[in-house]
Amino acid sequence: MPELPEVETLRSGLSSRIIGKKIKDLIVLNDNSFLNYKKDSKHLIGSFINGVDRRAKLLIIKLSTNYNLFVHLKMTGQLVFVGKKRFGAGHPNDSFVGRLPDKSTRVEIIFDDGSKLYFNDQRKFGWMRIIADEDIKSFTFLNKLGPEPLEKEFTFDIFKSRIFKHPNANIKAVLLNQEVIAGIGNIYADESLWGAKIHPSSKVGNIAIAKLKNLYKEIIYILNLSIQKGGSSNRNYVNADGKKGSFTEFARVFRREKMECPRCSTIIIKIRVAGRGTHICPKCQKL
DNA sequence: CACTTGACCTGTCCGC
DNA sequence: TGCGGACAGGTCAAGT
Repeated sequence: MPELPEVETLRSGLSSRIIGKKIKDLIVLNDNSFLNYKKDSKHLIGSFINGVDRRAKLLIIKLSTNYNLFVHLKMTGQLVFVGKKRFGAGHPNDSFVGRLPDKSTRVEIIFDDGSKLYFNDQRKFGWMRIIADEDIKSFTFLNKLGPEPLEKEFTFDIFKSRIFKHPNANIKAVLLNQEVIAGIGNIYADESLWGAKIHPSSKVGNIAIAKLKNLYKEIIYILNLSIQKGGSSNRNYVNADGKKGSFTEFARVFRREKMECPRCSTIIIKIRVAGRGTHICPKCQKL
């Protein structure tokens, strides 16, 4: 699902629902969805949830045992909390509109009050694993990540110097590279490039500084806007309540091929850049 | 080394 | 309606 705004929405939703709860049991329905769980589940079962953090697109659930549950949702992962009280599908007081587990459920975490956290993942790319506090700093995935774009330390100078390390790559590939900036994915790459009027295939070294400045501003603007809207609503993404966000209604190019550019009314087209489906206005975004 | 492409999986959609 | 192929919000390994 999930890029930075979706994972952030999920993080805040989970925070208010699971912090303080005690984990009673673990059911793993697909072995590869929870790495080393047979060895590590003892650090999970019986522990309390102390906090829910995020780094890039990775969720870090802090346990009272000095261990952490790492969750990466990749393309289709969902974490859905279902409270102990059920009112029936569609009831406004029911947290989840569907019935779980379903055939995409890979892991169930059961709390001692009877509530549950379901890890659903249609394509099985996502993963959960337990990492000890002292091993976090040597965890390769975290080590390599670039800066968080919504932190105030992320200045334009930092942005510029980091992307200029890849002068011959196209700008979209660089935005998607988590080692350069953390958290941007296919939706927000397309949206921010449209906002800055930059063609996604532009070589980084060929882009005017004024346009890069606009891109920097667009990235921050669009990520904040999406968080405000509760993330996107495409395909598999749902929040901690199993509900969709509304950002995609505000998207200006993403999945809007054959529709009009909101800026100049030219028909938006879909191309392929960096191996990904890419949406552009051919008039606003020229090479 | 810098950069690009393919593989990982399951499900859905589109054209014939 | 059935079938084949392309494609889906990410990341890593293998390729050029």
